[in-house]
Amino acid sequence: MTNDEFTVFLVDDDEGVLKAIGRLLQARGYRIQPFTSPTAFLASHDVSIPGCALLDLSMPDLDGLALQQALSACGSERQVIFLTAKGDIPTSVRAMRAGAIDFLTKPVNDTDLLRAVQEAERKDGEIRSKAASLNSIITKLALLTPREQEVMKHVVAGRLNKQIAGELGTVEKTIKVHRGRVMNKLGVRSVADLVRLAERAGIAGVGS
Amino acid sequence: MTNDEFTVFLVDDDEGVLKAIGRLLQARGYRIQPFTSPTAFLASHDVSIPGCALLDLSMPDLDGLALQQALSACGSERQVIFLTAKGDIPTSVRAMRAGAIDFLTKPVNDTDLLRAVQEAERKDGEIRSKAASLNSIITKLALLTPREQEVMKHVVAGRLNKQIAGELGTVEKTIKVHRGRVMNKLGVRSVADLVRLAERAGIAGVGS
DNA sequence: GGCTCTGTTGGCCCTTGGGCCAACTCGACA
DNA sequence: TGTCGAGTTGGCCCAAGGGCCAACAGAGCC
Repeated sequence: MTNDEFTVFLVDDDEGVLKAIGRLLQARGYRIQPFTSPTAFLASHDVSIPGCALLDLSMPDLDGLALQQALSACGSERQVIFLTAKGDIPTSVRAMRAGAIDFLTKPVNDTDLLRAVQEAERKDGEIRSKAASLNSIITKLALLTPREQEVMKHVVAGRLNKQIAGELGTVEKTIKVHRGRVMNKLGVRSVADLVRLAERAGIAGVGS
Repeated sequence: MTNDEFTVFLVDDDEGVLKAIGRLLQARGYRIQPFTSPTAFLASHDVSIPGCALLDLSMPDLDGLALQQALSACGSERQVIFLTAKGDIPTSVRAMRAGAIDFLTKPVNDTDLLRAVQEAERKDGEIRSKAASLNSIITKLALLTPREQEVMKHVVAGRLNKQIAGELGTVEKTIKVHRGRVMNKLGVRSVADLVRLAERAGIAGVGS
């Protein structure tokens, strides 16, 4: 599996639609995973696979909007494109507000469908790249011992070693050592870099 | 004019609609500015007034979508709600993708309309508060002399005074003075605070 | 010609940061 | 029981940050 592969999860209870759309997308180099059942899709869903979901709106068991909600409820940021024969405006508005990439009507124009999938691919890539960068930071932060993390928060808050020592009930020298280790382990050479790293990781520092 | 006033800019070529919706919103405490012409609205539009635009989709001269684009094109972040008698799904999707709060169909349900206006009010407040906080930072940054701003960028980038001096063709002592003045003028007491302030202002620091 | 703002520099002195080496305690683990 | 990681502390020394006072140059303004 190469990095630039992108899978479209096709969910539609009409097998004819699955085949037709599947062929179209495969011809353009996309991988396809077809599902006739929304629950089967949800059950086997792997968020780590780059891709998007192309959902029929009206399906047995779970309709498209509910499936979209179920996806985001389980922490997935899977991009969703809707495809429907009998949608209405309020439904399309709800779908778009819930973050759908597009809301297409059957019979669908190939151009529109491909544009939507391309947009989903772009957004998915963006999200994954942000997640990857955040993840590499979190990984490095996990290398710090609890005490080092504590010291780091104070440093990021702009405290002097002496102040940190007072608040943590120890002496300046100890803080210096922890501080040095934090800088080494995180691979930063200035407090400025440390602060930026902490900001990206969403670390608030220590209040007043 | 108190701070908590919120104006709904009503744009519809049907005066009956303007009156009816105007009464409804005024009864809920909203200020109203009605326009029968989209171009008149655009021409007199004041982005500094907290509020949202409630636009008819099909109007002479300029239709709703074009008006929405014209607003964002002229740098306005005015929140837009659409109201239409003859919309379709593709149009609603375009409107929502362009950032509309809602896309309502006539005859409109009072509850839906009020909910959309409330959401617009929330979002407008959020945007204005962010803009205000950014603005106060920009104002403080404008107090710095050009040289001080230059030194600040290097400090934020994590450079040592000695390095900055080398790159700016001066001596360490001079940098110390500028640096001290930067900290004073911006009212921060640590490099960490300075870096956070710069990040919020979108200042990148100085490349390698 | 004075005056102010900006940018510059020097000296002096103290605080803070931080590297290197060494040492100790304590709990976990084999 | 010996070892290891984590946390701690000390001494020594040097580099870097930064406040205070003083001074000077050039541009722009009244």
